[in-house]
Amino acid sequence: MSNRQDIHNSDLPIVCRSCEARHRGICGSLEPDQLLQLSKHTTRRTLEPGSTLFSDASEIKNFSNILSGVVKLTKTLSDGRQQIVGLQFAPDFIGRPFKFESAIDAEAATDLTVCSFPKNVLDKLINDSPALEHQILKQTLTELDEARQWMVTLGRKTAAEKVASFLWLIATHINPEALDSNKPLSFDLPLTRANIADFLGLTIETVSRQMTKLRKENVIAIENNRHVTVHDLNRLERRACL
Amino acid sequence: MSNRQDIHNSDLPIVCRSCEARHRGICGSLEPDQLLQLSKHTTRRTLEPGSTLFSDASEIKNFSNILSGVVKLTKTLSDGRQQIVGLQFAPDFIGRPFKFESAIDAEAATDLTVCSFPKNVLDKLINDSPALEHQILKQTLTELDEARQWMVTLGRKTAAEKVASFLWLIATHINPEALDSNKPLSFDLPLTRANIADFLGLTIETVSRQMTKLRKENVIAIENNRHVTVHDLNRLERRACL
DNA sequence: AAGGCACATTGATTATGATCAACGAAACTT
DNA sequence: AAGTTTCGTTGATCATAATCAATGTGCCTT
Repeated sequence: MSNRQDIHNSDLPIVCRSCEARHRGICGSLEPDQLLQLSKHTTRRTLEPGSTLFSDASEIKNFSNILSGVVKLTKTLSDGRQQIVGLQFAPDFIGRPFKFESAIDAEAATDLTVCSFPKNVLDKLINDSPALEHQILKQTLTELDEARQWMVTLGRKTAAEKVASFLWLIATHINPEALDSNKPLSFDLPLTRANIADFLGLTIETVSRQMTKLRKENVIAIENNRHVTVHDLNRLERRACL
Repeated sequence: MSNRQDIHNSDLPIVCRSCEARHRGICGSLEPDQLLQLSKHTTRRTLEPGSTLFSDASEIKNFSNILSGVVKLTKTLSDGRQQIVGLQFAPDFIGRPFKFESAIDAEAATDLTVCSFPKNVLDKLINDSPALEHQILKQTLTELDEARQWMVTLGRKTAAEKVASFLWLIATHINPEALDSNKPLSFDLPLTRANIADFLGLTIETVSRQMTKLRKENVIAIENNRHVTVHDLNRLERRACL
């Protein structure tokens, strides 16, 4: 991975100049000319919560980088039971290289800004650029680590621990730069109670009861259902049994 | 991915000539001279059930290819609760590139044969060989797909569906070439009841009861606790709610 | 052959979280 | 302002799987 600090902004496509994905996302592995080539096919889009990026059992036409907001990846059984199998945050790459069809649904969980490009353009770029493929492999390995961590939560934790684990995950991912301090941490939940239930393998009612319990025990405060303040992240972490 | 059918066996290191990993595993992406270089550092080992390949929170010194047998990947909470987060079969690659420490335990579930090599040798080879990195990316993406599929099982399926899902997974993975026909399928379970419970997020007792139920309903037969015959794979698949 | 151990099964009871149901609050529509 | 819809909370009851306990089976060791 070479250092790109020295590349002057004027060498870069305008849309890329201040883009997060170029700093921490996959575009950071591209040379200016490759970035230019890709940028010719990109579209910056904003999506409403609930909008679909791609669906289970259908062709993936576009890949995307998340610029802001949260994407949920879900799987649905034939009888309607749902499980959220991943949450992705900026500047994550969204897509499934080397497969024609998706096996999951990818949907905006919040207001979302993405930079999208046709699958075939990226596929070609991957062939030309080992650095890009390296970057995608790194993200994929991280996602695999996270998926396995979540399997422990799903298989072996109690409802109380699951809800604490979820809040801890959001607290540490939604606004990473606000972290590190010992100050109280405040954020909006990117998911409805129904979504949280689908992420944790619980029902809405159980999620609600456990949130109430954490609130009454003063681990968190909740305003307007969505806005959460974590008074002590370490205390929450202990509840999550990480 | 180039075709290697035309490479004469005599060009290959002796240990690699009849190796599964060279056909379907990551070694298939290596040129003969790279294979030779790697083979100088490889050791073929056989391991007993329970032997450790690498452990959580410790340095990974060796990567391996599975030649025969099953490896289980587990995570353990501080209070001892365990979750199996993956099963790997021949000719899978076992390791975690680009990270110094492991976040999981990798352990032989059955008698195991592996081809092991030092991490740094492979790390170097990855740098020189985009084809190798491509192959590893492909396996990693497949593992991620499988992990997400299993998250649905852990989060949303009943105990009966979980046990059926497990049996279906083993039936279709342990001996892939025996598949495709409509004939009854027979195999030895690679896991004890305790392991199966840790894979499914259940207790030993619940696993046992559900196995008994499947046996009494004639979906499977069980001999000596470990040997299972699946009379009708489609019927099992329906029970698994895939 | 007797004893010990690991692994699995089966039964009785309990607890956790699901289900069913009612209600509350906020944001729409009209 | 009244009605509707969506989202969340709370309570009562039920069901599934966990826990506790006893027993069975095969395989060691001695």
